[in-house]
Amino acid sequence: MLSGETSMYELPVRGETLAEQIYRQLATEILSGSFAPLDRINIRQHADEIGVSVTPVREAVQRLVSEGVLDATDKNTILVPERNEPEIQEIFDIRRRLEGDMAATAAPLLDESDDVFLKKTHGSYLDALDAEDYKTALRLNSLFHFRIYKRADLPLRLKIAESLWLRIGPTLRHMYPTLQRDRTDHRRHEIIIECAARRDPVSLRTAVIGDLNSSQLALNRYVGDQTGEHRRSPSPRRMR
Amino acid sequence: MLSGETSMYELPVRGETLAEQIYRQLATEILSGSFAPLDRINIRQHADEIGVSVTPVREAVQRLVSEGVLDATDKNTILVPERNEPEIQEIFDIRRRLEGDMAATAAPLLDESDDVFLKKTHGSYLDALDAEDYKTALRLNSLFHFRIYKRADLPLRLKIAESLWLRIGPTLRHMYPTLQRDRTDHRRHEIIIECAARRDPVSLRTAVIGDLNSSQLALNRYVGDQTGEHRRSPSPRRMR
DNA sequence: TGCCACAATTTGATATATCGTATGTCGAAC
DNA sequence: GTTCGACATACGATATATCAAATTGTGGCA
Repeated sequence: MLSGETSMYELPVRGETLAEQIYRQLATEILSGSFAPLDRINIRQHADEIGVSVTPVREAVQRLVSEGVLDATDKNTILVPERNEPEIQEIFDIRRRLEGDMAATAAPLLDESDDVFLKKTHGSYLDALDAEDYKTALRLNSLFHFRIYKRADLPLRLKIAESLWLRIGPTLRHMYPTLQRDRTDHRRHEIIIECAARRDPVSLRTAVIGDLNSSQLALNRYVGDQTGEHRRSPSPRRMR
Repeated sequence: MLSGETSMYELPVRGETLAEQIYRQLATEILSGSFAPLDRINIRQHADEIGVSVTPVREAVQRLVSEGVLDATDKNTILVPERNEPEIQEIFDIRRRLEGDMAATAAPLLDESDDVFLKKTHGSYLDALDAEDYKTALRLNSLFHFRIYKRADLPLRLKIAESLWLRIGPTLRHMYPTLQRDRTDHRRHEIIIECAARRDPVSLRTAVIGDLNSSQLALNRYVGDQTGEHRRSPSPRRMR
């Protein structure tokens, strides 16, 4: 019944519905890139795997569909969408606005513990990249950014931003291994750490937007390369 | 089975699930202010009323809950939330960004049919206000704005904006009757019409933001008046 | 009259059963 | 060998049944 499993990070919070737990679990997996674009989501199969009925799984999946994170265009299939260039453009346009706001608002509210966390997380992030452990890298990247955003106390923007991260997660995950890792890439995070340490709203906003610009550029290069090339598997692959 | 009813505006689109139809219907009602803050939503009751099982109703309601349009904080109740001043602030901050973007992008893409539509809709809007038919007024107001936004072809921003309108709908509806209607209020829409007719991105963005500022001011005045006063019904009222 | 204990009811959450459609497979006809 | 259609299978959508928590109503006692 899921409660008995004590699944390490996913201890079932008292008062939280199954559907919410499953949603959070799916969201975490999407954010860390466990699903690839065009992967299929099978409600029954997933329900069996985690030992619950289809109802709460269906609710969690439908929530992601309604957020635009998953796609249910085809009548009988739910799948992880691929993002094209215009979609990426709009996602990042909105992210620059909202995450810029949050970064600027958070700047004067940060403290030493944030400085330490950012530095440590960035270090682990680099380690994960070196180890080619991209799931961990993605997770650490999101922890890095949202540590700052959460300080802003702008819950609506935070929620929308999370939804946008979920939208881009699968595509981002598949781009990561193709990334040319030169030092300028790492510099983006280091600049953010520096601006955060200075508690300066204007420069921190600029630094975050710079990081977003760099991500978007890499993504556009990636999806640009993909289009036109023969698609690997025309038939959607199974989950996991 | 809902399909047989041919409910005038809600003709069941082929291929649309029941849950989607119910979601759209609920959203439309929320947008036009059919629900008041603190109203309770009863899944079974609603399912009975429209003659379907609880499953699709529950899915539609849960979707609204996950969007933050409805509240399910209390364990056994789903209700329409009241908005406080900080929530209103953030909603409008984001709306200024997103709706401003859409207005500016749409400006050069508008045509004569849009001019006609905006003028006509604004006229009907004034009529509805005079007749104190606030549901119609709210609906016309949203049609007015979204006519412009839809031209921008920025689907993600459009979706987020719709969600934000849903969040503020119930509170806005209850503020409307308290509104002091002087001519400057109407001028906001007229300025938008003029800027739209000139197809000018910068001034249209400014005009839309001006309209939002005016709305936010009125809302803040309203919720400011409400706080401290005795609440009418401490026990949540029934739906309908 | 006021208040507390306990049963009945209500409600959302979850499980299970059923439905309709899409898809894939296999065999017959050409 | 190719095409087409009947049948089996898989899937999401919906309906129904059950559960547990929470609320409400009520009766009895102080």
